[in-house]
Amino acid sequence: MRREPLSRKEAPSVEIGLNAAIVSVHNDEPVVLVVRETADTIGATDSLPYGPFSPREHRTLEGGLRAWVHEQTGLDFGYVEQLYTFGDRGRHARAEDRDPHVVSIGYLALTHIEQSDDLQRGSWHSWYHYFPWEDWRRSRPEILDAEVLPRLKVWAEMPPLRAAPSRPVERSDRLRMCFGTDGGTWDEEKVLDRYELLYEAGLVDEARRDRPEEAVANTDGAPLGTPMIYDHRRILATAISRIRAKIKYRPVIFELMPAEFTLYELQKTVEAILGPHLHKQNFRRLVESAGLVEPTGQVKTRTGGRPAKLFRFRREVLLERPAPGVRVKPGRS
Amino acid sequence: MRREPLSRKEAPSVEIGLNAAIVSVHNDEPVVLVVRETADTIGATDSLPYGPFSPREHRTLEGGLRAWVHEQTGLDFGYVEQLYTFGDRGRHARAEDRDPHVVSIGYLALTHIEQSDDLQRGSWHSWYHYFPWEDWRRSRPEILDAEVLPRLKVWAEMPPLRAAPSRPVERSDRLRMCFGTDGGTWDEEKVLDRYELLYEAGLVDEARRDRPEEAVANTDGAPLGTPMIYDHRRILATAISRIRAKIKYRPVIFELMPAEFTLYELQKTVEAILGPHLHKQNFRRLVESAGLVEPTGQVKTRTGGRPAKLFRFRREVLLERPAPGVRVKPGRS
DNA sequence: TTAGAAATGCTCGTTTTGAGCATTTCTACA
DNA sequence: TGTAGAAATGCTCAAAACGAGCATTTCTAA
Repeated sequence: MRREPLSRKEAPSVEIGLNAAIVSVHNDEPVVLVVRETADTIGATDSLPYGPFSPREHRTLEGGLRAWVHEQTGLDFGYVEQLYTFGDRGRHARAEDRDPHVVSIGYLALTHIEQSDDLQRGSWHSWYHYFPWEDWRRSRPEILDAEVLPRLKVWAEMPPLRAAPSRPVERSDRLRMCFGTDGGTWDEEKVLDRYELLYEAGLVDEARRDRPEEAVANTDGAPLGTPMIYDHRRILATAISRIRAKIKYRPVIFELMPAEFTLYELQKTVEAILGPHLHKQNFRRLVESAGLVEPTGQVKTRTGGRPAKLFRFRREVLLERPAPGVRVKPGRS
Repeated sequence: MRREPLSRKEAPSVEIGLNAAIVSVHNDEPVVLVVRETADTIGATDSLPYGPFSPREHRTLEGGLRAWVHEQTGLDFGYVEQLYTFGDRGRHARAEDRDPHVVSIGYLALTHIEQSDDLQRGSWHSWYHYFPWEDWRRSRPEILDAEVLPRLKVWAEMPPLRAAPSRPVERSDRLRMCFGTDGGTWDEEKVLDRYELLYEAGLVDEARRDRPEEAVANTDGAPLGTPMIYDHRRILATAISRIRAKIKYRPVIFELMPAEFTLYELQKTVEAILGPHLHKQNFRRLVESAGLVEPTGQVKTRTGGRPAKLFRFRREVLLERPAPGVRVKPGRS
């Protein structure tokens, strides 16, 4: 085989962007670390911490990410995992869309913040600013029936712009799958799928920015949610999907907790991530019988009622069980 | 904010390699598509189909991957998903380890092959050639107690070469977590973790190739499994981990099946992927009650016994359930 | 004809899960 | 100094899911 696939002359110049969705929970609110940029073509100013990967300076991708985040916000985080590498041309809108092409690698980082913690730059925003249709904390979000679904239904009725041989799934079926219309169920993990559908339907600002030439449907009415620069909102959607899935089979929720906590505080944190639908007594049974926590012997008073026992994460559970996590069932009311 | 993170002058030159672990099941054997290269420094010749991403030619990363695979093997596959982007310097050993640095994106593709299908180039190899310690089809693989574990235990006793402040987990704990020693359980999904541990312990050829300068432990004895060029064996390990996890909550197993099949054929395919430990009647109950399949009305004779009803995949299940898959419990005997 | 091999149908005890009632023990305030 | 209210915690119970195995049906091959 005489192939030389990585040879010098064929090698095209590509830039790699490292992007971090840094998630925390603050006063039972899921938040993400956002920095402000100069506005892009649609006026989006919010961005995730990011920067280019430079193999000269960074030994690993993750090392580069940590360096950029530290430089831009002063934050050092602990837990991090890679999410996805996005490479479609056109989804990384730059004023000048020329080579080199930018490929962006998204990461999810989790951290616990105290009231007193201070950032050099950047600020924590509720992730529901960017995805208001995901906010089921009080009840079914109003924007869903008032805005999102009516406009998506209009889109679903329209014939596809391009004939799509590789996508045999009907628009209405995708709508049902993502948003649980027509008796489907709302799956809290499908954050990315929903965002992608809204993007395709032209209902988020980023779609109008990336495809100004196309007659994007549904341009009437305000775009949904707060936009971000480049493909950062897509990366955030990926991050939310990932963490919502992952806390069910890995004990990552404890990355968001202080060293000691009550079971109700733990539950509130899980609910901040997943949406609130947990039965208190069953949640307690779940985490205790799974061996995820152990009592410290201390109690916390001033809870508004009977004092609560304090617990800590039991690290040994990692050795005992193949997939320890808060095994809440997906998609319940 | 005056930052210009993706500006021209900072932008380092990076190559992106696209790599495909193309998996199928052939005669109840899990196989991967392998092409032969000229030998690298350790004599490894096996490689996954791969090639560089060229934004000039490929509109998307996935498109580039399909183009390279087609060019190198003649194969066009259907289902594909991105696995991970690997970027550590030194794990992509080239004779000349200079800039530009290579970042490799691994993909998992699934395809069904018939006896008659022919490849232009490349061939299907059992994935157990590369990971003999994962082969639990007959019984616990002999190589585990004869080779792998004894040598890993020697490694676990040794003090770490570098002080590892960021890794508080003991070597013996990691061994137990990955290989289920000392009463731990064997988790069939931890293929990548096991490979990484063996790499770190210097028991696979790739480790000796990438770190020849380091006094790699356990250099006595043959290296374990068949090596691959670059980091391709790591990508394959990631692929196996991913598919073993994924068939439990997504109906991807049907990507490996013909249009019509018997339930036992389906079970055999699942067992080829996961390892054989399924109760036949319960498996049937599982897939039928989950609505994953529907009878075609036909039967298949010449099964060696009573004729078996033929089934097909019920696509509608995607609309009905949030996480349809062969929900087999992980880690059983 | 009959043994052997699968496919299929069904049962049954155990575990897990969803839901709710009841009791304990704080704080705040009349 | 009671007492209402709010949580925390303990416990029960029925339904659903799960693991295991027995029994029956219906082919093929000798």
